[in-house]
Amino acid sequence: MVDEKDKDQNTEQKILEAAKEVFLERGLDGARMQDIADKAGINKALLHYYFRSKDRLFDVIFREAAARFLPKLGELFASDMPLLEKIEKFVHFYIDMLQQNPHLPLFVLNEMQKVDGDEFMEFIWQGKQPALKAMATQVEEEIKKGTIKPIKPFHLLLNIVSMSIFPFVARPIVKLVWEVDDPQFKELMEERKKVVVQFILDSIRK
Amino acid sequence: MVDEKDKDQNTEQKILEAAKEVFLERGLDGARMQDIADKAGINKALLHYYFRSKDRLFDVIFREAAARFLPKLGELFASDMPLLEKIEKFVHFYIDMLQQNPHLPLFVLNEMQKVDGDEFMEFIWQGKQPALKAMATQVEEEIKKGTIKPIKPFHLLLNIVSMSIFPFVARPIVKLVWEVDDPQFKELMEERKKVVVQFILDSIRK
DNA sequence: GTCTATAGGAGGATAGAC
DNA sequence: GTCTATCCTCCTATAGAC
Repeated sequence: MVDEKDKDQNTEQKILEAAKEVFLERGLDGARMQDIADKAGINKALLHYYFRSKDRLFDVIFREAAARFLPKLGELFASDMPLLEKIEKFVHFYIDMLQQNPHLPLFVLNEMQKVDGDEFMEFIWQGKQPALKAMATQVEEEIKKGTIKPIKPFHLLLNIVSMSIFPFVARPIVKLVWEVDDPQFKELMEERKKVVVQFILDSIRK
Repeated sequence: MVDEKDKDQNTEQKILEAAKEVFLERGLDGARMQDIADKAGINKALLHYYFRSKDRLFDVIFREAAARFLPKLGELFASDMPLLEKIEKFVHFYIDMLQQNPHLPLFVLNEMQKVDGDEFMEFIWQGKQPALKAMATQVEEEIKKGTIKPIKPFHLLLNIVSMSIFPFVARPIVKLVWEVDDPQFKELMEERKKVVVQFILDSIRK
């Protein structure tokens, strides 16, 4: 009884890990159930036994990925930390996370584009909306206080996000254009944690 | 004779335009030859008559897209324009281009990831390598002259590219998170041309 | 050059034994 | 729960008439 349950969870877990790898690398359309089965060390039939269909399995993976991509920023945004410190935390958090999940952003952005108006993504986001507004307000207050230069919160935050995430999305081109290999790329991204924060601060501080 | 040739080119052109739309929206794996045929107003067999296979047709589209995505920046980079002016030109050029080709970056980045080490992309890039080095040197010279703050050319250029391109890659999420529709999004991107340039200048100028 | 009809194969899904 | 064998649909590609 206990054995069966353990075995069950192990198999399910193996499938999920394999599916995650394959879907994140190849996308929904490019992924093959056979590849997932091979990587999990089982056969196709078992995939359907556990998850009924490719679409259902994909849904599980996508939702987990989407949640990871829009993570628990609520607390960070809404906290009473100084703005500049929030920015630093944000950049460090994202670059660290993407170093460990390099395929995540392209996967999520790509699959989102196809569905266009994903109800689950909206659900994921809902709870965070107020925190973002709070952060935007904080930016405007700092501007009023005169501690930072005027800039629409939209553009400031989009700049921060862009500089943190885009290099991972464009990884193949960055590697080609700057003639770097994987270890060098990783090192450069590590550097960016400080460089990007400094770049932002230099830009907005008076 | 002339009629036949015109007709021929028209059909080929119609196919290319249809294929471009479908491939850019759905990717290689997601695209259906039937959809391309429908959009071109012809039938599947003609697609193969003109382009022999799906892969060949895709290649034509991808190469055109890749060339557009890494456009004629050689002249800009290598010109004797002041650095700050080059940056301005670059940002304006990219945002303008992406306003008209919204699917381009995600398509190229996505398909590049799958092949990993695309020989054609390398070919496309080759000619531009020297111009990039020239631009990097220019950055270093400005730093030595003391006109801008120290920053590795890699990070400065990656920041510029990131802020220009990422919003288009992340369009669905940006729209969701900031609750904007398509016309508002377009307007915000128009704003960004000035905002991003200003943001960069504020950051690097002493 | 353009069409209809169909071959051929890949891949998701199910049946049924163990 | 897990496997093998098989079904069936979808889609690329080709044959052949016009």
